[in-house]
Amino acid sequence: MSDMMETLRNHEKMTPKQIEIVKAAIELISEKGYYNTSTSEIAKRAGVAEGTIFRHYRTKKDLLVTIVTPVITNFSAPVFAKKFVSQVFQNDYEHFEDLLYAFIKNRFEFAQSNLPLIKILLQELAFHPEIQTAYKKEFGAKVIPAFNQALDFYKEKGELQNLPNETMIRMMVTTILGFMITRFIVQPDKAWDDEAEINQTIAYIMGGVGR
Amino acid sequence: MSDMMETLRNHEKMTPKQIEIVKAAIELISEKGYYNTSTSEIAKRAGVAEGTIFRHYRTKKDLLVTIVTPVITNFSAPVFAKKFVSQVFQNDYEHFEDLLYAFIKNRFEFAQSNLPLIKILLQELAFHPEIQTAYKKEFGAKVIPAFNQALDFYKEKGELQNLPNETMIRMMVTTILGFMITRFIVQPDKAWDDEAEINQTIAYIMGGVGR
DNA sequence: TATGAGAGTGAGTAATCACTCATGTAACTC
DNA sequence: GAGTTACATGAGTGATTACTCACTCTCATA
Repeated sequence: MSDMMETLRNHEKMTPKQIEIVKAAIELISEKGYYNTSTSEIAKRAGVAEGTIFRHYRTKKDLLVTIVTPVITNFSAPVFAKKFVSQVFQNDYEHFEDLLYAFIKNRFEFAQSNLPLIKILLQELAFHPEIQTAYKKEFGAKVIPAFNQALDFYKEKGELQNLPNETMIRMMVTTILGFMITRFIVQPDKAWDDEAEINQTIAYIMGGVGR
Repeated sequence: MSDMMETLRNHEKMTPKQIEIVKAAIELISEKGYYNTSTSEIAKRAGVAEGTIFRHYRTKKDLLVTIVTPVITNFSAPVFAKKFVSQVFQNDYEHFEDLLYAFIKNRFEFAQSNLPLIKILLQELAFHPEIQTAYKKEFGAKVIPAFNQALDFYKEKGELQNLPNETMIRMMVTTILGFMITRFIVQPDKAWDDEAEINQTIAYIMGGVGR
């Protein structure tokens, strides 16, 4: 794990043992799933007594949510930060394609260096309402508005078709996620030419939404 | 559940109680997931003694696999049956778009009437190697070859770009699955205009792969 | 009517689970 | 060096789990 995640970086108040717990939990849960990973296993891998886990996290689910929630923010937010949005309007990306490229590249690299966490997020999203709530909140409050702004901008420039933003977002997100899931989860061992695939993905999207 | 599934239809040898067990298992597992559903719960919902489950299925996982495996076949195979393939070459679908429409429509309706089973398949695919194996076998043996045939056919007709089939298949499957997952799982309660969405999906795909 | 087979039962079992708590220890404060 | 605080421990607990097994019931066949 090259990127040891905000969970660990942000809270500098974390005990060394606590860090080991989170590391072990990420490894085990991403490999075997939440329900197949017992707290005793996590403790063993972390080199810690089982009770120590519950000193830091009230419940096992609390541990999961603490681990997963920041991923949602970090996976969806940064590109939509002020810096990124202003780059769009300062014409740093002349064409929508350029924006797309920067976006996909950025998220691709993030996914690559946070694979175990992304896996956990995808796998457990279905079963834990707490995670779903966090996801919907993040997506509705940040991703959608920023997307809307950018789409409207390039629509006016005449680069995009006049489809509903919602439809466009769904198709773009679907295509990008689909590529990454295939790349990292379904066929991670294939000999991928990432740069070429990214460009093909962009061409595919532009064919579908551009004019 | 309008479509009570091959599992139930095929094996007419099934006991009434066994049918109840499978029904209860499908309901519960699709709602709460495999690991959150206990055999005692399934027995209770089915109106059956817990021991009865194990008279018919050696283990709990055996029950899951028996339920899920046929879905894989039924979700991917029928459209690629001889009838469908021959329709392609008899020019029943003059344009690739027409084929796409028939395909999406067909699979859309299948998903709609087998939602709980599809949910189980999607959710549990990640955790059970037995299911993964069945899936890869089915996909590699039937879906890919049939797709290749059809794509080559319409490529020669000059209707498709000269992208690698593999890439095209990935993008199309991704787009179609993404639409269905959004439609049935992420936002099932939205007021969807299905016919319009299907047509937009087709237009999006054609923009990306057509010429 | 006796026999045997298959379906169904439900109390029982060993294992495992998440979580608790009394105790221990180290470091810092006054 | 007494007191306080925070971190850490691991044996222990009650609940739950998947699965077993000795048994009953039903019914077709001999």
